[in-house]
Amino acid sequence: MSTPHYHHLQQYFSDLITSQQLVSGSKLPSEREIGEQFKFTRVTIRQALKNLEAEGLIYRQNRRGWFVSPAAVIYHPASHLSFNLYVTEQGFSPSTEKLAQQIEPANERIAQLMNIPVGNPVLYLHRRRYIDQRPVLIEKMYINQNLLPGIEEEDLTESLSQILKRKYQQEYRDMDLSFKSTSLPAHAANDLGIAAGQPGLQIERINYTSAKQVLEVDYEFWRHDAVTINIAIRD
Amino acid sequence: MSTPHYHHLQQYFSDLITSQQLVSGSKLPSEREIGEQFKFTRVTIRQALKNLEAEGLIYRQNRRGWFVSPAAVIYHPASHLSFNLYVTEQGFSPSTEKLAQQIEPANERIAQLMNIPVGNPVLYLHRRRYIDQRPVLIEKMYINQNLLPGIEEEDLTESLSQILKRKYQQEYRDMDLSFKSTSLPAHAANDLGIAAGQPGLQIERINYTSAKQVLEVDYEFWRHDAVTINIAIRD
DNA sequence: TAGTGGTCTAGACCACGAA
DNA sequence: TCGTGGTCTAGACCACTAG
Repeated sequence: MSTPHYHHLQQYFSDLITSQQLVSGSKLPSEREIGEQFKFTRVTIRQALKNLEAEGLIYRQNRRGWFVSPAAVIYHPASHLSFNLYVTEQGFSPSTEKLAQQIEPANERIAQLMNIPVGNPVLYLHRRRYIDQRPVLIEKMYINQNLLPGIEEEDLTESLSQILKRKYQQEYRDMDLSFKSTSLPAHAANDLGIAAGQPGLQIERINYTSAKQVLEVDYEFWRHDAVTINIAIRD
Repeated sequence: MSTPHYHHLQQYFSDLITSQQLVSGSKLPSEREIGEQFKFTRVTIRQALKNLEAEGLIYRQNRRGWFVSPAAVIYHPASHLSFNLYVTEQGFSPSTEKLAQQIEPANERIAQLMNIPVGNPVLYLHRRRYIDQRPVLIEKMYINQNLLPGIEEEDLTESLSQILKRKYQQEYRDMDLSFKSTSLPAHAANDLGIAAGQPGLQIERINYTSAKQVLEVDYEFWRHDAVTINIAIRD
């Protein structure tokens, strides 16, 4: 068994995709159909498909089938561009859906960061963001409402940075970022409509005001194939 | 089938690890042993183990077995600390192995970045880096030898930033970073002694001199469970 | 040489999505 | 209702590692 069977399959689909014979968003044949064509069992087929998924070439949506992944969007946190803006600039079509919004007591980490007592109210916002109709990102944010009174009355599917600018004359400035490549937690995988345990990218982002106060703490859960992160460090 | 069997297994080992009954580096029972104990087939066992691997809790090395992953090291690129330094500071033990070193003609991308003709010689350096004896990172670097004459005579398992400082009175300054969560390419997986197709983190790093010349272009391939990246953005 | 994970077969039933 | 992927059984042989 010099090269395993799934490797040939992988190569076959990989070639179809890179040569654009299978284009972004198109559906692959079903696992059983592929099995008939190549005379392999589903176990072998699935091994190949999962490897292609790990490479970021294809993805699956629930029980609907396997699809060719669109190109990854480039996220450039230091540019302070909003999701809507940078996705649009790169030729994709963004959208945002609000899944939950509520006032919550701050947990220990949030309280410490925002320098408020544990249990004090913060605004919790839970959103799902799409690129070209594909859900790619779950966002859970904790917003310091002391600094942004009345923000809960705004349309929170909008870009937060725009609301900040318009209503509060504030802008994103300093931030602390933390990235980890790991599988998506069950809640995020669920919200994205994918099986638990898929690889993903987790980001914690802490946004500060110009006065170094914590404006907002953001947890992002990305499909791993949907994003590349670019950062320029200039001392 | 409300909750699948592998989920219980996953939970079982996850609990053992977080409660430290299984500590970092220790070996799990073999797949067949686990199967006997829980009366599942290997397919189910492996599903659970692969999910735990995706979470970063365990890893496998060749055909030796499954092991509990050590804590991830925190990589803080903007700090300009060397690998040896930040790994040591976090209580781990780093080491470096040189896999290859040679003068190579620059490819298009490298030539363009370094502002030299395609085909001009650059120094190629290929290293494997370990944390606590575990290979975690493959590094492929292209070094601008015009800016660093004689660098090929140095001991290139050493920290490059130290060589820069000592021999050339240079320091790392500006850099461009690009991160992508994707599976490790075959060559990198091979060098790390793991099966191809494992999730990983790929980094491209371009290091500039204070005069904005490209000193070095670096491709890093990390085990996904070995690292967390932290960056502070200060305008 | 014995034991490990890596690959693979040939089935089966289930849960969800689309029509 | 039918087709899809999701889960699972009960085996088998191979390739590599360790002793």
